[in-house]
Amino acid sequence: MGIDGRKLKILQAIIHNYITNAEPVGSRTISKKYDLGVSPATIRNEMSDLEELGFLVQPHTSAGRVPSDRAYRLYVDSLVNKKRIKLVQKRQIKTSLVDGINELEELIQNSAKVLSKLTNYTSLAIAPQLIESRLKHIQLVPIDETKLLMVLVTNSGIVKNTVFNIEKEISNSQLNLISNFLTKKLKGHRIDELGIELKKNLTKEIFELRDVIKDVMPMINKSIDDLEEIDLYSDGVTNIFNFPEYNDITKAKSFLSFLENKENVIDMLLRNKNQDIEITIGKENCYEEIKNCSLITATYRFNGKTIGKVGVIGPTRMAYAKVIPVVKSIAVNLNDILEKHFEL
Amino acid sequence: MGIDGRKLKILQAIIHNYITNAEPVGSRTISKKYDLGVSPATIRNEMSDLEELGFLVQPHTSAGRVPSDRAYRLYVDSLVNKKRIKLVQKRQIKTSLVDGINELEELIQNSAKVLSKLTNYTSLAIAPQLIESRLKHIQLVPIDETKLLMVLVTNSGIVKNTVFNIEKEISNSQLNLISNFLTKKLKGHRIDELGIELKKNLTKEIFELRDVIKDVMPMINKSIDDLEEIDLYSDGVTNIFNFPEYNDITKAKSFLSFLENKENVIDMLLRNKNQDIEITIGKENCYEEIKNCSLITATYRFNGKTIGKVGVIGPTRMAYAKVIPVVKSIAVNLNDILEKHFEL
DNA sequence: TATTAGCACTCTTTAGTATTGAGTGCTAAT
DNA sequence: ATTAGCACTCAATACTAAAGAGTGCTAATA
Repeated sequence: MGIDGRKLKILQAIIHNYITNAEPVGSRTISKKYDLGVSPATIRNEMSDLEELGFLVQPHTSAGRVPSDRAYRLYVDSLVNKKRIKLVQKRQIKTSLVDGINELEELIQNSAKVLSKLTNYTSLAIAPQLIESRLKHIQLVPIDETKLLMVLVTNSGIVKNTVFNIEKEISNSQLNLISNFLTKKLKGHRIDELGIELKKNLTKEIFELRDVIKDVMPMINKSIDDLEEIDLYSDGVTNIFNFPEYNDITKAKSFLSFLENKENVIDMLLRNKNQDIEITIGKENCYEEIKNCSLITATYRFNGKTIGKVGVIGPTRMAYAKVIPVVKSIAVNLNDILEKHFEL
Repeated sequence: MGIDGRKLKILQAIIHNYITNAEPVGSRTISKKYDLGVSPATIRNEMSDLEELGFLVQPHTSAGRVPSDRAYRLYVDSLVNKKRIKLVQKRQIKTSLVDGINELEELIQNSAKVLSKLTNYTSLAIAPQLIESRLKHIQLVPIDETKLLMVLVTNSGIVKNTVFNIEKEISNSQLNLISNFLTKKLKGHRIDELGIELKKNLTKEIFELRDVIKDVMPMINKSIDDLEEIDLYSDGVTNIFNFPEYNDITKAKSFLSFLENKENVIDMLLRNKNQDIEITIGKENCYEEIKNCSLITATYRFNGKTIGKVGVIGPTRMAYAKVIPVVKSIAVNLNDILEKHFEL
């Protein structure tokens, strides 16, 4: 028993109906609302088949049927490359993303905001990771007698501060000298190789500077460790309450607690790195707390390299057809903006 | 009819019982559990009086009684200066606050974490506002041909970055010159007066620098505006689900939505600036969404000036006696840490 | 052979009713 | 002034009946 055209149409109708109404769908409803030209009885037979094939689930004998994760998967796969975004939304995204935004982190945070506004789901975004990007400028700034601020600027326009302690005060002019020296030597190198590079260069340098740099070096290494910390933004977290499947307080709590745990969320977002857009449905998710959720993520890139993710999370009964193009569009726009504004 | 010693004792017993059990308290319960040496009937009479006086409320005729906001107020006022913190907790706070913390913002964020961990309520903290602090160092760092990073370091050790656009490229050495010039001229001035100060000084300076500084000036002003944005941290947001009063999904949603609105939360925290510790009970709160919540906040200071707030929010039925000393202690420790580590 | 009308059957949902029990307020006795 | 006793109130709980949505099967139909 395969899944012929009619079965597919019925399945799609059921999915559509369930996504909009959140209630099990019966044969009569399909027959009346969707013009398939067959009687409820026929649809019933087909539905029975679809259940046997694993695409539908019955909450109980006398209820209608509900799409399974597998049904959503089929539905989504048939959808991914088709849907285009509404022109209005497209324009809206383009203008609202950069509206009043100057810094990269703000841009990402704002992306999350726009995403949740447009979709009415909870949105997530991780800020550019700079581990793969290259150093552009390094500057040491005095804070007080025992504290130094190191500012790193990367080629992707990301700025990172690290404060660290020093043993003896270093004069302003000396700091500038060191800054210039470090910038000259380390510019263009990958952030995660700065430590090695620094060691390599150090041996050849004049004593005067060498002494001071020796003090600073372990700090630079520590600072680089700090860089690996990933910033996570979310928005529209309370949107989850809009969905009847989360009227159950324990479910809502479980979902929100999961989101509160930054590490898990980041891990979830980074699990697959390669696809432009990825959709994880229900049990496909690795974390128990969100096995009744779907996740739609897109990657944004810079110079062809993945540097971050944006996405939307909500019940498996998600408005995929509406959300997918929005997420896609946000990512595309982010790529454009990064290209234009953050490297010339 | 006043509120004599016995009435007070009964009221306290009721409050205590209600705080721990979250259920209306009856006369029999008080008579049995609290050794007041009187019969339930007597207690009933007293309770009736206490209700008339506005300290108790009856959900319905055949239920026990529940403390009113006014009762909590009385209770809290009698409490504030008495309760001492447990030694264990005190030590715990002291060590855990600075554990692995280098930057000021981390410190505040961590304070929120410790606070929610110790109290099991939702904690809030606002990071030091630097509007009142004074400039220590200013440094311009190149990002690319059209972008400049301005780093401000204040006397309270706060670092603030602002990225802005420039029209024509400025050389590295020129940037250092400008940075030095700006630092020299503006050091020690209040952050919110930098703009005026800059204007004053500018007229007297040599032409060469003046030209470039003119370009930079509007940016500095803009950057200063940015400084006024207040960072808010929260932790243990989902703790609210631990309280039966938030089993109602609409109440939980209302609470969480309120917390999602950063501006309102900040406004709430900043409403009273002067007290060391402040407790706002139920309807005393200005925002509708939290009129059944209590808020306990403390101020932390630096050089005698209020620079931030930490606090806890939860149902009016809050474990005041437990929470107040913890909040207090966190603030005291913050003061100490700031004193020690961020200015010598 | 595929479709469909008809109908019995299942199981949740809703409404209605009775019962229970916690707690009060009043009265009369101490 | 205190308290035992008791009638009364009202939410919470349990139980029952009825309604309704939807299915699956059978037999009739095109």
